[in-house]
Amino acid sequence: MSPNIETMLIEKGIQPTAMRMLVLDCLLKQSSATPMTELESELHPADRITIYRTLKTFEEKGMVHAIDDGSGATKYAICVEDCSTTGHHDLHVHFNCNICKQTTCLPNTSVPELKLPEGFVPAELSLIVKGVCPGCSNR
Amino acid sequence: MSPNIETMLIEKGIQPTAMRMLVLDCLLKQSSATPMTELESELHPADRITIYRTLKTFEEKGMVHAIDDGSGATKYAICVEDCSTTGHHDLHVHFNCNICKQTTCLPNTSVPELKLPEGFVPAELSLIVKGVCPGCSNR
DNA sequence: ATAGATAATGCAATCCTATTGCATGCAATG
DNA sequence: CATTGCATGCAATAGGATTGCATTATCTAT
Ligand SMILES: [Mn+2]
Ligand SMILES: [Mn+2]
Ligand SMILES: [Zn+2]
Ligand SMILES: [Zn+2]
Repeated sequence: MSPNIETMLIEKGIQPTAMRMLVLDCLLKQSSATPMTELESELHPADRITIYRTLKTFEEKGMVHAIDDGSGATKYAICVEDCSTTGHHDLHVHFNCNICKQTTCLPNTSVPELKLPEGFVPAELSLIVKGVCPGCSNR
Repeated sequence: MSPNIETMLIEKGIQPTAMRMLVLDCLLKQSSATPMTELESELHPADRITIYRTLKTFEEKGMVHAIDDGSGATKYAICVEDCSTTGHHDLHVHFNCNICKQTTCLPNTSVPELKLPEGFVPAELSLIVKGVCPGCSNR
């Protein structure tokens, strides 16, 4: 486990318990957004509920963001910018592959401006693109 | 009930049963995307599962589209264009009000072009804007 | 119109994810 | 070391989505 895992937690104001370090370490190793079930099996036999609450805490503290890609299970990914308990500032596009079902953060794909009809005041938005990912289109 | 309900169903290749006409009629009267629970209470004591399967059929046949606005319950809205069993062609922005929780189709809000990273092949997308709707911002 | 074939409906049961309650464990603080 | 507050485990629940199966309605071809 990377030695700075503990530091990362402390910097976000999260008490670095063993469980939390394990979850963070696991999340850092993922190449795509991760559902609870994945963490459960990777961290077996860690308690499911503890993982659940750890993710809630992480989200609250700006360590991860939750993604609802329509698969039915919420997925989580490490925040890339300076998110904190104040709010998340890393709103970006997410890509969900129809073949491998993986959901990838696209932090460099800017979300375009929208011209909403009169009266609609936007606050935040979620943009999920579905299609085929590089890994799946190359074979 | 509008007399052309039956025609609408037939045109989409859906057998116009009593139940389906009721569901379609109810959907047509809605001013925002409708969750199962809403249909259940409006059509009470109609069977929940039958409504569920009716919506599945409608979606399959291009009569309605399903919207996952993150509320936990899928919402449904009448398709505005010539959708069919071939596919849905009315991809548009959906607005979810943080106050009244209603989800509105914005068929006239065009979804801008996206520059995805190399290798990502887009097929469809879901764009949910959250904020305050006209009804809620006016008071 | 009638009989067989096909599709729709009702009700029960189940699968899954998300969420809460409560008792216990642990760790920082003074 | 005692106090106190947060973290953890396990049980239980909530709620939406989905399936199985027997019954009923509808359609199609005599
Ligand atoms: Mn992301
Ligand atoms: Mn819509
Ligand atoms: Zn893929
Ligand atoms: Zn509103």
